[in-house]
Amino acid sequence: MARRQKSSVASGDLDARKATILHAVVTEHVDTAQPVGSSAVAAATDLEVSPATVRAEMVALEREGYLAQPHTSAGRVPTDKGYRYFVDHLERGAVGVAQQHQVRDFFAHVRGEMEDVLEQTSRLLSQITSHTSVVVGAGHSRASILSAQLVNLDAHHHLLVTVFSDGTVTKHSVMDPSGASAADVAEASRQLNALLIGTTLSSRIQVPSRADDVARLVREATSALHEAAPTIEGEQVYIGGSSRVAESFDGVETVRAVLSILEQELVVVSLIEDILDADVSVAIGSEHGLEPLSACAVIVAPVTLEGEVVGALGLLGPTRMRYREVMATAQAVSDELTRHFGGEPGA
Amino acid sequence: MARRQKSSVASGDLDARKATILHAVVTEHVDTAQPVGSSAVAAATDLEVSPATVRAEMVALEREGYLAQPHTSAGRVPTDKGYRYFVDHLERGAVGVAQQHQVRDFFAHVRGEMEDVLEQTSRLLSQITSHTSVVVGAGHSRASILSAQLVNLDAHHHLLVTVFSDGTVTKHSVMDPSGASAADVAEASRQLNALLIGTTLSSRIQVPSRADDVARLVREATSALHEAAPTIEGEQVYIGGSSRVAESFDGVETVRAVLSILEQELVVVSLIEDILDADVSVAIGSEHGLEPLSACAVIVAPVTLEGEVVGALGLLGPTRMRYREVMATAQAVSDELTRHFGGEPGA
DNA sequence: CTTGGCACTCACTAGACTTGAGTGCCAACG
DNA sequence: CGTTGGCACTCAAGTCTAGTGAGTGCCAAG
Repeated sequence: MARRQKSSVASGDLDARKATILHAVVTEHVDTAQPVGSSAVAAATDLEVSPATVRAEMVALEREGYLAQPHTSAGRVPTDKGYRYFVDHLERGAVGVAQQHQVRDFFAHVRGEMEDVLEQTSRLLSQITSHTSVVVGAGHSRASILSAQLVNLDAHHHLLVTVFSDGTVTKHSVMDPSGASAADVAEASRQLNALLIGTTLSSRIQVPSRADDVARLVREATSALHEAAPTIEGEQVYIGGSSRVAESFDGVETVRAVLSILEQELVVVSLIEDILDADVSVAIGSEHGLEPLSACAVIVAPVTLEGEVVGALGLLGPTRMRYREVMATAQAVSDELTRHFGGEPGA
Repeated sequence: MARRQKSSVASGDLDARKATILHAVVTEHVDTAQPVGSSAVAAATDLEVSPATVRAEMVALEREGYLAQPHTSAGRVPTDKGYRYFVDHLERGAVGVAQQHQVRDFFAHVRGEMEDVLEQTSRLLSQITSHTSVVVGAGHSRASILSAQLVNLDAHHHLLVTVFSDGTVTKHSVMDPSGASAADVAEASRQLNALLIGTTLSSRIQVPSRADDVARLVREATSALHEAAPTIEGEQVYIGGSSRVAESFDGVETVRAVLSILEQELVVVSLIEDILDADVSVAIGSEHGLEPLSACAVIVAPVTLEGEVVGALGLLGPTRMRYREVMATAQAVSDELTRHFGGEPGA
């Protein structure tokens, strides 16, 4: 299933031996962080072939863009395209037993509102994978209002508290310079509730145009609500393990650039959503178009609720990453998360 | 006022010339990031004194622990104690006009709930100072409940929505496996409201012990609320500009360590609260006891509401920092924030 | 097509040398 | 007596010079 999402070019498949060699270069390089030489490949594979033969193949692989040489007399390093091929032809691995237990355990004991669960999930992810994790909770533009209530804070301030069908709760302060009576506030609250129930944030509301205190409060409150609509509809983002960025890259400048991207939640969200596909998928190096992240790979998995994508989780690390393990973890957590919310909707 | 908080030792004051020299070393070192030599100091001050004399003084300053030498043939660098003296004897500077405008402008236009304001403030702070910023919104253990409402989500899930006197709103899911009727939920909501209004999270509540659906819901809801009490009472933390950490330190390991600390919100909060005092104050190097932050200085300012400390803001940078400017900014933003919430309580 | 042989390349390391900023000490000076 | 210029000394950092070796590309023989 996860095969060849975004399969980059028509360059198609490599013959078996080239594929084996590429695979060996990638795994070896991921392990050692060093360029991989022909003899190391010959030793690592079961091809029973001499380094010279490997070299010939590597020249071909380099010509086709799967490998690169840092300098003439060094071994080879996978290019983004090389990683791409590797990932596309990766047999789906299972997550390690220890991690599997950790994930199960986590979801068996986690409690609380969806927001808390997502935040803790992001911690879990970065802890298991040693990479930075991103968990995105989808916006709720389609959610309808279940309840609206105006609560009196003090003489000149009220709070409009709104509950949505997806379990989100929002609040909006409503200023009241002239200080309406408690009875008026209560009446406004009743009217707001009646007015807003069943509507969505994009619905047009018919507000009373009368000049009395009650009508004024109702108008103020609905306008506060709709003014804030863009923010409310926005996705929540939880980022875990940003310190891992410092471990993944050695150039301070790269670290800074990546952290800087992570600070821009909108960018992160759209990055994840761009990559997001039906199944686990991966963006490697420059594939995602964010140039400061060109040394990164991002692994994304959706979180679904009743068949609909309601969120996503992402793992961000260096292109030199243990794709099999990380992808398996992403898949496992995504599944558990889906199950968790599936069995406990609205939580 | 900001003078000599935590004044470290009885070693007292330095004579005027030593103070001038120390000052020169600090400012010069902050500028250049290099050890400062005697001739540079002689040139930078108006002491009209030869490098040799400066050297003699520097030897004394080193003996007393204010300066250190990275190696024999290098200039001097301030120690934590040196920075401490510098900060304690810093005449309070005003914030630059440009920044002042930026701050004013920000608070003139910022809108929304306190949480949003605090978060944006942390962005503002890190943008102005080029350092990582922390904004802490105090917990609200003393806040009383203004309204409690049970909202029906679906057949087996309800949501307890609680509004506190400080304007906080919380939600707690309440499971209902047996599926109470809409009327029962409404009745439970009424009872919860009556039961909880005026109480605080630490209040003991007399819950009905009857076995009917309504009583069961009330029990479930109150227990959900009180179980989550520790979380709710906790402070909110907003961290801005964590990418600045990568700019401030060149060792990747230091960056990692600092980021790692920043991820632990509890640690950050207690750090800030430990440092927090009536006025702007500073913790330099090892003063705050967090060994991974020994290369950092933290500048803290309180945010007050009606005389009470309701939050704090902090700026975290390398000990080699422009204390005057950063402290002035912290003070300015703290003042504006206090004024902002003072004029707009509950928002 | 594969392979061993071989010359070649070039990053990396280590040592030797140089440079220069900065020091500590000291004798002389006002 | 504090201050100062002189001076020998120190030592990090830069430059240069091999030397090393992993790894390559090429080629002729199997």
